[in-house]
Amino acid sequence: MDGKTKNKPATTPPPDGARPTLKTIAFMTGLGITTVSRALKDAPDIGAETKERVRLVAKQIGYQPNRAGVRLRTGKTNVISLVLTLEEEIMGITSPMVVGITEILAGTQYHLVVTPYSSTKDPLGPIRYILDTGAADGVIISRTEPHDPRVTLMTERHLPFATHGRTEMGIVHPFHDFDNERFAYEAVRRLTERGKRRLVLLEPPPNLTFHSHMRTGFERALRDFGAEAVSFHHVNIDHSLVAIRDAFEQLMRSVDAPDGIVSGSGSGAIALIAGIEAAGKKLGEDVDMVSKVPSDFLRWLRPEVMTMYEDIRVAGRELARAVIGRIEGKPTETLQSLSQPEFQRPMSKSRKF
Amino acid sequence: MDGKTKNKPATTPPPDGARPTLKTIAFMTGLGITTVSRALKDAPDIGAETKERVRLVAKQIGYQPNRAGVRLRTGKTNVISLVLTLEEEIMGITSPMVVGITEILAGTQYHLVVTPYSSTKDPLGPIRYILDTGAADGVIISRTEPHDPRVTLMTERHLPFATHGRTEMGIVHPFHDFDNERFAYEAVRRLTERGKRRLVLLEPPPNLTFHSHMRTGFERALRDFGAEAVSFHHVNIDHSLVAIRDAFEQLMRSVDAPDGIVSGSGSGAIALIAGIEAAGKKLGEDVDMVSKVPSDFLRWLRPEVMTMYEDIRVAGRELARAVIGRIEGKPTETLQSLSQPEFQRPMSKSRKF
DNA sequence: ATTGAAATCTGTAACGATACAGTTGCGATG
DNA sequence: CATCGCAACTGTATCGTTACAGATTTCAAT
Repeated sequence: MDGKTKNKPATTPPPDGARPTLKTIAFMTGLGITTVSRALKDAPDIGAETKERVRLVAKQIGYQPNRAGVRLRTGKTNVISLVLTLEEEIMGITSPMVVGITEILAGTQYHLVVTPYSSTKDPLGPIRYILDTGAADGVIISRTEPHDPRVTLMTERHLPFATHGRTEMGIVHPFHDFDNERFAYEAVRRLTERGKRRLVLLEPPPNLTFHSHMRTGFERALRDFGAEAVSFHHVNIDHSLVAIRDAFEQLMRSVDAPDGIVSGSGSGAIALIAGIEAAGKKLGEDVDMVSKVPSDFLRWLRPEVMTMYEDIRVAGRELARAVIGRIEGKPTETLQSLSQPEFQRPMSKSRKF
Repeated sequence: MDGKTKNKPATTPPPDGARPTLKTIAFMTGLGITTVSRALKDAPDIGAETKERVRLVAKQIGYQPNRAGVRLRTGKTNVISLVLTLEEEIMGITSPMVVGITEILAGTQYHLVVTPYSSTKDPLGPIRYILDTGAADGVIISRTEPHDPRVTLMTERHLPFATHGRTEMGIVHPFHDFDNERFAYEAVRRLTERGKRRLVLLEPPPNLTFHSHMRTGFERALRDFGAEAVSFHHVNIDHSLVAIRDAFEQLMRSVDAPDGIVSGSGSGAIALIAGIEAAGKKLGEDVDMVSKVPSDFLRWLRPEVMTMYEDIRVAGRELARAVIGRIEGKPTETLQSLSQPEFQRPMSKSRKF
């Protein structure tokens, strides 16, 4: 097949136990560095047999392109940045999100870099950093707002991204969201089916997009199922558990006490329960509750609560797929997804095994 | 101050709106690229006034060294890799860990890359990857074992690392650990103070180092406080909640039923509680429990449980400090820390605000 | 003056990869 | 037989940074 080793291909002997580079392969195959590079990316001007040979050698010696070399020359970082606020939800939305993302990235060349910021300060900070330093090929953000300046900025600057949650600016972009409207609607349905009529909603902070989604679903359901809202706007799921508990205890002690609750977060639900009990009322009797949850703790510890599961791990997977899709130029419509709430059967207290 | 612009310092005009590089600063200051580079790293052979000038310009134009350039030339990645198993604890140990680490890294040039692996497969996989590709300057691992091949490998290959948990191989290395022996000891003390005498331990999986720590503390306390152990080894905190619940229900139904429990994990505690109740017993009456917890859910939902708080966020901070310390060559003894369990006052059911 | 040493500054090469502009060989074309 | 086209391959320059081996200037000591 071969045999002729005449010319001097500008290659020096294989360095040693060092990491193989294109040069190593070039030396071993007797080809030029350029040829090897092009062969590995299946360029059209390289002979089929040569490509085969190069690929074989590359695999044999476990060649992996040097990320710094590629990045310096091409600007491609092979990094996806997950931008999160340091004050992330107590019930740990981050763990399953990270797991979901890495599950997808594991099959690719991408690494996941976590870039935190203090949400109380400048949310644009990390985005600017990434833009200025070219730190990532794509970005995943959460806590999306209807008019999100991060989305505007990344769009303007053509930085691929995907958002956890939707926006309302007429900008079409990749996202994954949980159908919070549907969640609230179905939650109210459950409560009214149990005869509850005076309902409260523990809502997301007003600046986030899913605040209005949840409210919309809640209010539509109130009309459809004939229930009324009990006002409870002083606190939201971003407040401390103590603040939520105290506010709710007060409400439960008042003449306005609701008989049904829709909780927009699992940790919020915990505080609400404490508030109910501090007021001397009983969950499941005086008042029923439906909560969105990211795990099944609540179901185990308080089976009286009806829970709707939001699978954050799946969200992580969808978001990772979405950014990568965007980077690869796939049509945006295919990079948007909405996951439906999964109503969970209450866990029976005593179950045979 | 200046005025003479005579020579041709091999610099071309400032590219444009592009990212500033050493070349940009060289052009602006009229110095050579090398000089600028050396000035910024405070090399001894650069004049004081020059350094000042260079630093000023660099700050003004917001110069940030190109990571790919540095990495290619020096091999320094400025990356810390957090290696975690995809099947990380359900109660989300990952979130606060990531937050803690990034809190420290935020003040440095380091980025955090999350490198996952399937613990059922090869735990050495990610380590080998990092070694082979030079993907990180330092590594943080968890689920440490007494004879941990990852520690051996990284030590041999001089890859800086810190472990969450200790080893027992005579290798001195940076770590952060929770004092699980003390936790179990104090837990037993609490239970015996309440008159409990027949105790079980829901232990960590036997392969992890803190398994023996916790057992040791447990057994020493049994002797010191005069209690006896009820055997419960079929399950450990790595098993599914369902498996734990079922096993514990069975135990609680048997004549061997314990009257006190030490739970090595918060999520395990949830399953144990379910088991107690499935057996028709009552927590706080028939049986008391002390659990290690990474958050304060349990305290909110089941105030009957006595909890000892393990601050994972602090662990993240300590581990980040430790790897960086190791990279910087600080003495190992200063990079080892042990955090003490914080006993939490039970949360009063009704508290004024 | 001559030498030398110290203090400052600088050009070149290299890290590994790729874009680009060739070069080579060879059969087909007129 | 000169020319062209095409397939297959290669050298050079470059990305931004730093190690290394000079350069240049100054000034004191001889």
